[in-house]
Amino acid sequence: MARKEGNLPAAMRRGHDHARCIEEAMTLAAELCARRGARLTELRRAVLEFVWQSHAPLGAYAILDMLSAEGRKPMPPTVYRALDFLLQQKLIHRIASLNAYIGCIDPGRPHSGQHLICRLCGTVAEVDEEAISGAIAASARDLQFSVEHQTVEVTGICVNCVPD
Amino acid sequence: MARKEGNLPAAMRRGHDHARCIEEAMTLAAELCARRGARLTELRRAVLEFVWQSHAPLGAYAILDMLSAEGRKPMPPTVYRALDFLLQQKLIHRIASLNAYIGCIDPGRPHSGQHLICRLCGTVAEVDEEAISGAIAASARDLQFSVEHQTVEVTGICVNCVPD
DNA sequence: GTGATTATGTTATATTATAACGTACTAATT
DNA sequence: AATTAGTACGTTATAATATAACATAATCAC
Repeated sequence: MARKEGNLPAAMRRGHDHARCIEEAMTLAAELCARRGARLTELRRAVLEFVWQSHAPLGAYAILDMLSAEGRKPMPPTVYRALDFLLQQKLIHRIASLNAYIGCIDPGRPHSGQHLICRLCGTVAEVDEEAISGAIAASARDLQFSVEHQTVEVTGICVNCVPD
Repeated sequence: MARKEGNLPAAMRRGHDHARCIEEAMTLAAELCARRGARLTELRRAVLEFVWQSHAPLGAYAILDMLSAEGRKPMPPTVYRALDFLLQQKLIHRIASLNAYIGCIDPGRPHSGQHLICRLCGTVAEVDEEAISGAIAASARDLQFSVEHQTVEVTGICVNCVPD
């Protein structure tokens, strides 16, 4: 049976209330940073908010341009430092195959992050399937390989971009 | 029970006969290209052979330098075109998290390529676990996502680099 | 051998990312 | 509120990775 649209990740639900995605992400980020004693400065907040503007990942230089349009005129290191902070706090993920950054949908819980990337609309949906991470962990264990980080990036066509 | 060293992928067997890895890879590449009517030119052969010099992935500019040391003085597009050819023929994989390229251990059979990357020695071992690719396929199916390519890159420490 | 196709050469530049060093802000303590 | 230690940000320069666009050369099909 096909999964109902309501059960799809927000990224793949066309009409979802994205303002709410952003708001929840920002609130959660503020809480987590406060709890951790990490400083979510204005710059970092602004970068995180830009990253959350859509469910398509954003490149560092796109963020730079957005900040410039806002009046700040930061140079690349400024943006990369903000991104590094957000990565450390696990508030965003880097999509290696796109050299771009996307908001983490569940920054409170430790997880490896598996991403489905639509080649047509650019949307990236994050999932966290124990079946995937478990299979990777099992395979690594078998090879006596000590895992520190898993990158899973799946490219294809999302449900909104395939013809019915 | 721990897997015997003999069952590890060649990349992670310290004393393995790497000359044989190279030779087999080159022979197989020649066969596959011949069968497909693809032209494995001298340049492409040279690039593939450099990529196979070790089980650590090689960056495009490292390849460029190696070709230069050989007497050719190619420019970046030349190298990237050779890499593109080898990628198309599935003779190599690109490791997105390293911006580097590595020989495919089984170019004859279609597969997605899962890579274990040792952070210390740089060795990359390719595995092909149906449990992993199957779990990814199942998760995607559940989201009505049509998969075209899977990237699985696992970073950590390999058996040769952990203290006993 | 001629023309079509494919591969490579060449120049220039785009894109992504970091090193190194200086200044300013913040927080904790006097 | 001044001192100071630590953190964040500004600035300049450059490194590293990758591609666009067009010219020439090699190869293939006929």
